[in-house]
Amino acid sequence: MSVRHALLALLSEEPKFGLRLQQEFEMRTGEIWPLNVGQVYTTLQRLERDGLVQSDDDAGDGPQKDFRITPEGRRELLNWLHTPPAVATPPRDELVIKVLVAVLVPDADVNEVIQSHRRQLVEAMQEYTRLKMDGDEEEIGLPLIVDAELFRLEAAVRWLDAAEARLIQAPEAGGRSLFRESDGSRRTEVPFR
Amino acid sequence: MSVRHALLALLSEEPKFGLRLQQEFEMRTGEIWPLNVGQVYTTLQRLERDGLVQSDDDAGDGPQKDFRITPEGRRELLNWLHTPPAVATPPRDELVIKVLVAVLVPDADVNEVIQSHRRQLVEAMQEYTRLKMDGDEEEIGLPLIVDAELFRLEAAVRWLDAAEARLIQAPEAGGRSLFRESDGSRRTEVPFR
DNA sequence: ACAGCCATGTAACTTGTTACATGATTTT
DNA sequence: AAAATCATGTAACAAGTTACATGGCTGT
Repeated sequence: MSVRHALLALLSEEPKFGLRLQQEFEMRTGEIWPLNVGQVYTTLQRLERDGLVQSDDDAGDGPQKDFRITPEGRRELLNWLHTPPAVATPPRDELVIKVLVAVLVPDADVNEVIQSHRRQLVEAMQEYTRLKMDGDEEEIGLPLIVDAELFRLEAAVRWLDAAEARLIQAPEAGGRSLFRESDGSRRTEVPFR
Repeated sequence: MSVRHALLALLSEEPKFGLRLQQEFEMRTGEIWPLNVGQVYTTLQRLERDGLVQSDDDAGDGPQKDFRITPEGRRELLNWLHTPPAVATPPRDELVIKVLVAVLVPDADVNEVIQSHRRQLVEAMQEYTRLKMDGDEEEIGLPLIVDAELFRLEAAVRWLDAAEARLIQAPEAGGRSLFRESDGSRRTEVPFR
């Protein structure tokens, strides 16, 4: 539901056409959250179907087809803004499932799974930290998104460490050794935000 | 892709039928990640379509229809396990988008959005902490999932705080500060409000 | 007989996603 | 005129999700 409402929000300023919506969305998020143009059009269709936007058919000035938000759309947008996030049944976390599956499947090397993912996450964090450095000082949107990614990645890394600790403490029944001896380099310091 | 592979993993132990898969999945995650039975069957169909599982048609013992994993399925499962998470283009974070939208839309109260979400998140954290207390000591799956949720929620809260701080520092540019034009020529300036 | 669980399945839908096609306009 | 860019759109799919239908078996 994110793209839908993001487009609604952009339309709440003034009527805009598809390509412009995509450009404005990517202007703020593009380096991190690219948005396929096609999706803008499909989403606009669905928004119109639901009566949240209307296409301006008069369109004197060009090949662009402006969409404007309806009162219903405005209502929906504000309503969404104040609706608490779906905290009841959180989305299934792929990384968590992967680790659980790795514990379950005998052929899998849990430690390898944990470490390789950890490495990937830390690398990503470093990249975002770099991205943060040479970012536009004026811009406020991108830094916020980068921060969000950094926090998210850091949480994932910390969870992996916690999971590792738990799994060492309670090794799987069946006598199969989950972990090879650790090489000291494993615990890379998490770059600080 | 999480459910698909979770079911594959459960099937890698031995052939099982749909309902049992659902029960085993929920046994480890149910309180946090419930799984609709229907989805098990649709997912099984798709897995069979893709040649990753096969249904046992002999079925002497009852109304249950066992599925067994194919060699292809095993390959796919192990492959998935060692594939790094999609770190390139992270999923769009709804909470982040909400805050950005709240900054953009004049009618919205950014602070209210931040605070109400923060409250919700903290409440959820408390609930998970409680859930952690009276959990089964033996069980290893659920504590890991609860941990993951706690880390995730904590990261979100921290991000909200960071966002709040940033927004205080760069206050009240009326959404325009978020907005960078690609070329100013086409766009008619929007009169504020 | 009837209630209730076991077990399977399907139809219909959502959002997200991409590859591709099609014109129109502008640039070279 | 050819190439590039602007702009819209569509077809087709994935994964997830749920409401509902169906039939068999079991206990009372």
